Order: sequence, then structure tokens, then C-alpha cells
Amino acid sequence: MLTERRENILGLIIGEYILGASPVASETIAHKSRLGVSPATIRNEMAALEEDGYITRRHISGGGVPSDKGYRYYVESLIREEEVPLAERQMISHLFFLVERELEEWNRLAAALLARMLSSVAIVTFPKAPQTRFKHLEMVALQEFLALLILILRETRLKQQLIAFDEMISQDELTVISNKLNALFNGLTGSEILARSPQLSTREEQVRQAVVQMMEREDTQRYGELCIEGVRHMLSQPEFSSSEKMLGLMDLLERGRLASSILPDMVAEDGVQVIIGAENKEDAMRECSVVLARYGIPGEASGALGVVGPTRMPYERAISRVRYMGMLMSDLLAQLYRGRKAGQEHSQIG
Amino acid sequence: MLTERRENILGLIIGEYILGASPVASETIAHKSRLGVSPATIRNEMAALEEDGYITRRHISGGGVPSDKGYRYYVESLIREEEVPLAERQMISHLFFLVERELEEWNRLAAALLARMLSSVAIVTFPKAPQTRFKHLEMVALQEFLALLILILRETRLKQQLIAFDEMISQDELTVISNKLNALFNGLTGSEILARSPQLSTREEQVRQAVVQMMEREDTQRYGELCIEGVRHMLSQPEFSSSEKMLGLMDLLERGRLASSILPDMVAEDGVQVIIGAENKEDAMRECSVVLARYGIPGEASGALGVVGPTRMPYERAISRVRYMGMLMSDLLAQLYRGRKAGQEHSQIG
DNA sequence: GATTAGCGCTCTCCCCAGTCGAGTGCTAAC
DNA sequence: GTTAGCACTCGACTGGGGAGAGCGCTAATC
Repeated sequence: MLTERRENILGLIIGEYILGASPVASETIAHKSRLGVSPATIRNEMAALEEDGYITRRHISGGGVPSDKGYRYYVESLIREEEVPLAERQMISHLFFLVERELEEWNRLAAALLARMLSSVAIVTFPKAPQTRFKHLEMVALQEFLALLILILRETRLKQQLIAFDEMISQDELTVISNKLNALFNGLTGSEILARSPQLSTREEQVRQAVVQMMEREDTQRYGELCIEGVRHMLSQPEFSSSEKMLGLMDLLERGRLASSILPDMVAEDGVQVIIGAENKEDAMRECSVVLARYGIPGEASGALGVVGPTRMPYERAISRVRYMGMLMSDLLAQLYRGRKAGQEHSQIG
Repeated sequence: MLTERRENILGLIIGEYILGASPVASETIAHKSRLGVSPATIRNEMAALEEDGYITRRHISGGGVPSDKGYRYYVESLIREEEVPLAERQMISHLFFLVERELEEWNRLAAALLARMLSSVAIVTFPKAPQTRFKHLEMVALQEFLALLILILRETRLKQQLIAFDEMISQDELTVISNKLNALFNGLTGSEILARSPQLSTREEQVRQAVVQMMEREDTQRYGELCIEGVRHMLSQPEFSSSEKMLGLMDLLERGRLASSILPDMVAEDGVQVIIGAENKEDAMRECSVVLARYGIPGEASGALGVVGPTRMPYERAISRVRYMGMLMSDLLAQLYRGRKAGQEHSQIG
């Protein structure tokens, strides 16, 4: 536990460092703080902070740089959560209103907004149920032997796949099959569909197999598809201008390994989670922090959203924005699923 | 027109520069070439090449660096197109075979392969018809007033949108509406649907409006959705390590302006098109080259694919790979549309 | 005992000059 | 037309010196 003054100083150092990205001198702090003490006193306190590992120095007589531990303390104890300003909320609501009907745009917009508001990389996953359920099936004849199989899952996720038959098949026959299967499978999980053994023709059976396979593939994925936005912001951060560090990150991003490294850490916690620097599993993320939140309806469909930036991240802003966006997405989903609103204002569908 | 020897030397300079990314000395050329002449002679020839603008020098006594004009000459006159090696073709076929049924994966795979084969950024657009045509419509009730409207276009593109009704509506009613509209609109364009004025109920009319709107939105876009892969490769190129140049590029990429700046240039040309350095419209692309090709079935559905790299790009490899991938995608589409193959081997659906 | 002023120390950054090596341009000879 | 030789230019690297930032320490002060 830190004394009040040390807390104060740590907070100031972090605030300055977040703004300026360069080591913070005792004099700067003495000047900014309203403690009315001299730089020398600040130095003593900073020495203590360094001793305890809250800050480090790049070189023996350089200014203070917050350490991961310092940021952690800051996040846990020092920041009081800021409310997202009304103007910003209105802007967001308005933009969501514009894409209200475009399910797929929700995520893209959320990612774009987070990225812009926080000038960092934003990641938003599509919502996903722990176990997906059959909602509807549709087949469209493409050629004599070939059809497009469209599967709608309860989370309003669309999956499509080609399906080839051994013999010629007409659109009418396809419609008959899909009507029958729709009636049989409605609301079932993949394994439930597999467990049923109704009387099915060869073709129907083939479609059933394809459906089950698609659902299983969906179920084996831990998270939905990703939306990533704002990589450009990362490039303009001084800590990643060297492009070597950026390379490691881009690798994670493009191969989708970023998500798999971050998301499993997310236990079902309800609030906003902050992962700082070396707390990350991936080496390339050693100098990054992640602020993320779950959104969605527990048990039914949920996803994650968050931002990735340098450890020198504006945590206060980030946490409030991520939390807000999570609530907003939850609200939207709730409206979609149950026609009711979990929160208060925000746009409404319809 | 260049003398044979100068051509030869230019080719060698470009070859060396593509490999090494550093200015090429006369001695290097004298050594590599089998001309049996001394560096001094090469120097004379290089002076002539510089005079004519095919190469430049970074500083007064540095080696030769190919200019845009030099690359252009190289691309037009010097390279003989290389065939994609069998092993590579087999690898590609195999990978496409694995995702054969996943329509959406085709593009992703094509982009990933191009990016990997050429270690550069690859862009692949989804195929798109000049004017889209209605194929099938499906509605799924989500709540009492809310339904998911799924529109399948002839290019096997799926579009989805929420649709809210003024009064309660059941799945059965939705099915009736969609059956009726499917019969009416099959194969029509957006404006044709608008021109028809059959007897429709209020709800049916509402759905019709939504469908037309979705189709019009699709029609106003010049190209389909993009798949971008391999940004990480760009970062490891020495010319983009400075990250300032990279910033401009990422900006183009993320805002989707890259495509809009490149693709309009693509006249209906059938072959592979190469845009070198300052021939690009965007400033940020001044030091980039683009190799791209159209693919698809003229008039029905087509897209573009290509790679973006530094002007120091392995043009021979790039052109052959891009051409090959274009043919392959065309074949796949042809199979999908007409059940016949435009090319020769490659994977087959079914 | 906490705080402060003062001073010396350490480290980085920047500029400069000097050196080295690569590679040219020129000239004169072949 | 080609070549050898040579002087010249320029960039990259290196080491030194000065400036400045900012600390730690000590001794004096409240």
C-alpha cells in the first residue's frame, strides 16, 4: 500500500507519461502537482516508488517510467471511472442508428468507433453461443447437381456451403427437403440433430450430415469471427515506430492468434478486464496492454470487444469506452433476442 | 529502344536490386554478366542508362537503382513469363480442394496464398456482377415484430438485414410472403423489381422495398468486399521499415481507399496489369507497385485480385502467380455458374 | 523527522571531425 | 569500342567533446 502522496505522484507520473511518452522528471511533477513541495522531495518519493517497483528508470539518471506494476496499481486503485461524455454517446447512438438493420455492420462499427475514440487497435468478435442451435435451413439450386445450402443459426449467424448431389435435383425438390428438415430440426443443437433418427431419404440424410458438420465446426470455435480496426493508429505510436515490434504484432493480428491468446483469459467476468504488458502470454505483446469486455446475453450469445495499445494507454478513457461499447452491444443483442432492452437509452430497432 | 547489351545490363541491375535492395555497382554486374567486359565498360553503359532515365543514383557515386521507367521497360520487354511450378500448382489445388464447399473461403485462401507466395500484401475482391439479380429471398421470424430478411443474389452473395413490421407477424405469414415474392422476382434486377407493380399487400410491399434497397446498395458499389492479407510482409520490407511510409499505406488499406484508387484503373483488360511506382494515383503508393488481374465471367460476375509491394517487386514471379490465381478463380466461378470448366486441370466441385 | 537547497555526478544526445571503403567519372592507352 | 588506372566523392562508422537533463547525496533548515 502506498501513502497518499506517493499515490498522487505515481498518478501524475503515469498521466504525464501517457501524454508525452518520455520519462517524467521530478521537476515536472513538482511543477504540476499542487503538493507545494520541491523537486527534491519528489525525488525522494520517486526513489521509494522505484524501490517498490512501481516505476523504473531507463538509465541511471533519467526520469521515471511507469512499470507494469505501476500501471496495475493505477488501474486498480487510482482511476475513478470517467463517464462517456454525452456528445460522444449521442454520436455513437446516431451512427448505430444508421446501420441498425445491418446486423453485420454492428461489429464493424463498434470496432471502428473504439479504434477512433482510443486511437488504437480495436477488436470485436461476432457474438457466439456456447452451443449453437438450428434455426432455419434453405437450399437454392445453382445447377443440376449443385445447390447452395444456407444455414441460419439461432444467433442470426448465416453459414453457407455448397452441396453437390449424385443426381439431378430441382429447386422444388430442394424446397421439399428443407421444409421437412426445418420442421424436424428447429431449435436443436448439432448433437441433438445427430441423435434423432427419423426416416430420411438419401438426399435428406446428406443434407442432414452437411448441416451437422457445419454446426459442429461452428461449435468448435471458441469465438466468433473478428473485426479488427485501427492498425494504423498503432503504427503512429512511438513505441511501435521501429516496425520490428510491429512485425510481431501484425503477425499475431493477421494469423488470428491475437484473439486466441487474449480471449481464453477472459473468464466469465462481467466487468472490464485489463491486461498489462508482460501479463500477456504472447511475447510480442510484452509492451502492449489490452482492455476488454464481454458483451451479450450470458448463455445465449456473447462476444468480446476491446482495444490493444501500448502499455502507455489512456486507461481511464479506454476502460470507460470499452465498458460503454460492451453495454451498447449487449443492449442491441438483447433487443434482437427478446425484444426488450437491458439498458436505458440507445437506439432501438424498428 | 535499348541496345541488347544495355537491356542485358538493365535486367541484371533490376534482378540484383530486387534481391538485395541496395544500389548495384558496375563491378557486381561485370562479375555476374557473361558479357566478358570490364566494370569500366559497364560503367559507360550505366551512364547511358542513367542519361535515358532507366536507372538513377542515390548519390553521385553510388550504384545504380532502377527507376520506374526502368521497371516499366523491364516488365514490358525483358521478362519472359515464368510458369508456376508444378509443385506449387499442386499445393494450391490441394488447398482449394479442402475449402471447395466454402464459398467465402475461396477468396480468403486466394489472398493468403498470393500473400505467402509473393511475400507481399494481397488483395482479392469478392466477385460481383455489374448488375445484380434476384435469386431468392428468405425471412425468418426473430420476434413478434421483427424478422431477418435474407437475400440471395445470383452471384451467390448473401445479404442479410433486419426488417421490422408494424404488426405482429408469424413465421408462416413470412413464408407465404417470401414464396410469393420469390415467384415474382426471380432473376430480375433491382430496377425491374421496382418497375413491376403487381398486387401486393402492405407487408409485401414493405419487403419489396427492402429488397430493392439492398440490391441498389449492392449495385452502387464498384467492387465486392475485400480480402486483404499479408500486411506483415510489407512491414519487413526495408523500404517500409520506417513506418512513416507504412502509415500512409495502412491508412489506404484500412479505409478501403486502396481498392478504390487501384481498381477503377482496371479497364476490362483481360491480362495482368502492372502499375509501377508513381503511376499510382495515391501519393502513399509512390513507392509501391501493383500487379493485378481480373477474374470471373465477363458480364456475369467478376472480381479483381492482385498484390501490392515495393516497386522492387519480383515482377516475373508476381505476374505469373497473379495470372495463375486469376485463372483458377475464374475456373471455380465458371464451375459454379455453368457447371463447366473454363480452364484445364484444377479442383472440381462435387 | 521531514523537507529543502546545493552540488557533483552520470547519462544521453548532438555535433563534429576523421577515417574507411565502395564505387564512380575521367583520361589516356590499347 | 574497350580497358586500366587513378583521383574523387559520398555515405557509414567511430570517437571525442560539450551541453543539458535530471538524479543522488549531503548538509542545512524548519
